[in-house]
Amino acid sequence: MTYDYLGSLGHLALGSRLKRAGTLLQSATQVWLRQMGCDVPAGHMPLLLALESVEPASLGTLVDMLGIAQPGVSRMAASLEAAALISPVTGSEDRRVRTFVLTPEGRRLVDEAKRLWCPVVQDAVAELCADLGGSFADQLSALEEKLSTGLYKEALATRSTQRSQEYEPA
Amino acid sequence: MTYDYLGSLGHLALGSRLKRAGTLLQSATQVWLRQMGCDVPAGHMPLLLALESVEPASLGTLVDMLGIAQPGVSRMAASLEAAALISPVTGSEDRRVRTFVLTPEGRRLVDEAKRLWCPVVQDAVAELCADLGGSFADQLSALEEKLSTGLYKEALATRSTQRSQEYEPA
DNA sequence: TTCTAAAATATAACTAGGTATATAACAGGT
DNA sequence: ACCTGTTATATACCTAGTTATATTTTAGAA
Repeated sequence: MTYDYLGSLGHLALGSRLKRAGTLLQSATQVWLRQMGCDVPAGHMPLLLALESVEPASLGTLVDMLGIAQPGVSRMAASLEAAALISPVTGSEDRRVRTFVLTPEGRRLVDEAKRLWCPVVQDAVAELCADLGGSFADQLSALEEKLSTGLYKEALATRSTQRSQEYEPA
Repeated sequence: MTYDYLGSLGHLALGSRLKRAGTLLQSATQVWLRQMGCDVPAGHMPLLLALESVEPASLGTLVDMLGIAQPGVSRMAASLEAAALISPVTGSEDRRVRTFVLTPEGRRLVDEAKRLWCPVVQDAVAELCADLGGSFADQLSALEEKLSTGLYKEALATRSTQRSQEYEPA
């Protein structure tokens, strides 16, 4: 990137930039994790960590905790089940819900992650965000909160009605 | 999201959260744009805006300006060409490069975007980021810079060698 | 009791990006 | 004049998310 045109657009391309930054961060973490001998996708670790803290837990519970859309969590769970890191608990009273626990291997992996990998990633990302001025993670939280409450949609709508008086609408 | 577990992981899941926030922002913008009568994907607007500011421009130039990986730009260009918003210029001296200009419709769309849509999105996103404390966009720029220079990879590597002395490696 | 609405999950199809690789054209040395 | 390496673009396939919809099961009401 010789000249950051996307950056020069200011807030206009923020979505695209957030996404790109996120992807870069994830994939760098992924590469490193694999080097460390972990063949689980980095994006699946949060599910394992979440499950460990509340198991046994239904898929719906995990969806709530992770804030990822349900089909995404469904697929992640299927993939982790295929990898024998989590397993469904049978014999619940409501046969719609699928409840999971960690398998022994899953627990071993989580332990290893918590001991060896998480602290490293935590530190490295913290350093990455350190002198950005203010806590980037906090700002991101605030941003996510606003996005999830529909505040941005309102802002767009308000502005477009205002402007449609100045100019004719498309 | 009843309880933001992903957020509680701190910097650990930052990549995933950036991505999610970016996606939300983009899709909200997209929905609004369509309501305004624009059927071009929001993510393609930066290419059109970039092209307008430097046309005629090769695909490589656009790749540099947008900071998106070359195959992504290649696809975007193909799609915009199919929509007759940009068109390749023939008869260059180097037959490897594909040089594009805006078509009349493309120019009309860019004009409309600059007049009606960009200011609205700009304002709305700026408001969204307003009281996050410090300029979020600036912080994102700094983050992207660090990511692109491989600083994060180094940080991971450094920490993992340190820790492999404390614990045994995986 | 049976019909209907709601809930939990799964599946399909899409999106916007990515990496790895193939292809085509050029440039330089022998 | 021709290999050889390099550059510009295209293509194939992957990823992690999305929305929309289908399926199964439950719960409640007539």
